[in-house]
Amino acid sequence: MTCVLVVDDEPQMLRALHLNLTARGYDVVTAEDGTAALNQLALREPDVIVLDLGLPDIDGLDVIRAVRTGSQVPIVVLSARVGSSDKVSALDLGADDFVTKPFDMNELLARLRAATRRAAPEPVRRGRVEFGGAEVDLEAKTATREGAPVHLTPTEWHLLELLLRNPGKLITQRHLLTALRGQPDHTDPSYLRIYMAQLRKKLEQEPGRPRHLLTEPGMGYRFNP
Amino acid sequence: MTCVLVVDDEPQMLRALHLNLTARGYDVVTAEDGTAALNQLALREPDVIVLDLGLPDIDGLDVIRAVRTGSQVPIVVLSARVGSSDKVSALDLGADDFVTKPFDMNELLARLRAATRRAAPEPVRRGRVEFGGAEVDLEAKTATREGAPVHLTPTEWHLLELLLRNPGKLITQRHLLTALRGQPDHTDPSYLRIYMAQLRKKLEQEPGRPRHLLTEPGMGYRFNP
DNA sequence: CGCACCCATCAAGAGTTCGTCAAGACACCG
DNA sequence: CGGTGTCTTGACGAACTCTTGATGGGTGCG
Repeated sequence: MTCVLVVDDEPQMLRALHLNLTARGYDVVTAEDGTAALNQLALREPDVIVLDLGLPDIDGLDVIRAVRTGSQVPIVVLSARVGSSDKVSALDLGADDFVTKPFDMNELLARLRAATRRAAPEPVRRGRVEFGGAEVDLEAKTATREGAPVHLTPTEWHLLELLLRNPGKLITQRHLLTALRGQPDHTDPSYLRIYMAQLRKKLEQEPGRPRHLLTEPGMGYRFNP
Repeated sequence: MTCVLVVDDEPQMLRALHLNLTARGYDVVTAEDGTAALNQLALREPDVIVLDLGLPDIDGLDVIRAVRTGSQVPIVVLSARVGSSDKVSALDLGADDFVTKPFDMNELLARLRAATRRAAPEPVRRGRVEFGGAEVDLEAKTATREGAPVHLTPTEWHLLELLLRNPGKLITQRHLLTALRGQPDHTDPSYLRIYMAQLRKKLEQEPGRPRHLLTEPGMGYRFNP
């Protein structure tokens, strides 16, 4: 099911969009400000974002910038600002479309379809990954090392999945933390270290010298296939 | 150079678009009806199409259908029809965007940039940059020189990103310092030199004679692609 | 030629982050 | 109620990064 993240500070608008999108078969996630939007982005990885530019905490353009630094998810901007300069800025910052309020719901839905259709060739997300002497099946939730079955806890699975689904890509510790817990508990990288250590102990051949679950000091972690 | 095919039956509109697009560095091809458009499409393989729906010979929607049977080239529809049903039809038939006349030229240009950007090859869209013998992926935070992986520290990444995201543009020392640290407390350029030296040592072929990470004495630094 | 200026490079201490061990808190289940 | 497994927090040595100072090379100017 297509997941759409709707960001708008007006509860009324949020409700209307939620209603229409849900009726159309979308899986809808909402956020009322930029901070919540970025958190939801890390938590749910939506397939498309509907973004109002007038947010209470962060400027909409900065939200676009922030999203684009870590994701290529399509963004459809929804705004009451009619000036062309806002449109140009938003589109040049990486937004995919711009709809001015008031808008026709059918048009918005069509634009959403166009945006998701373009992004359709998603990065192939295989469920099976093999590295070192370990074999992981993300869908069956099974893992083995040297043929022997390995048991992983829910949190370990969550963390492992985030890394394995983005092979070679660095994942920020902030990103990992917001995904594991609901909020980035400002100072808790030690939390991640524990689970990375667990994963390495269970999956790496030399947990002391990891070859696939790598640390990028000061930034985050990376899965090296 | 980006090639854009403009399809419109009004000579005046064609001229206006031709003028503006050429001035923006586009390679412009024009067609006054659907038949000519499809011919041009086969001949030139444009990078993006600007299509008016009101054509004398073929209905605009049919043109979209025809284009989409053989090509994925982005289509930006330009139309005087304001009804939402036309927009929905056009978008669902495979158009990428819909602009109603009268339109703002800057907005159209921004939408064209957005359309071409999406269709750009994956590496470019993903923030991959290549220069000298080095290859940098700003999103995955990976870098290689002569194929060998290179490790960069957070500050090095930050500095490199500032330079690479503004190719050819000079970046002031002050600007770099305020970005790296919170404040230009001590406008000490020696701080920058250390990190520029690091980047050059890691990425340039001849760190002593940088060809891409250049110094502008007394001003700042510049990335030369 | 000496001087001032800016830049590049080397070296070393300070500061931060990482990996590991250990122990308490919590929920689930027999 | 006790046992098991999981989550969460704190502490400490080790590794890494940041930051500063000092030295040397090049250029323009009096």
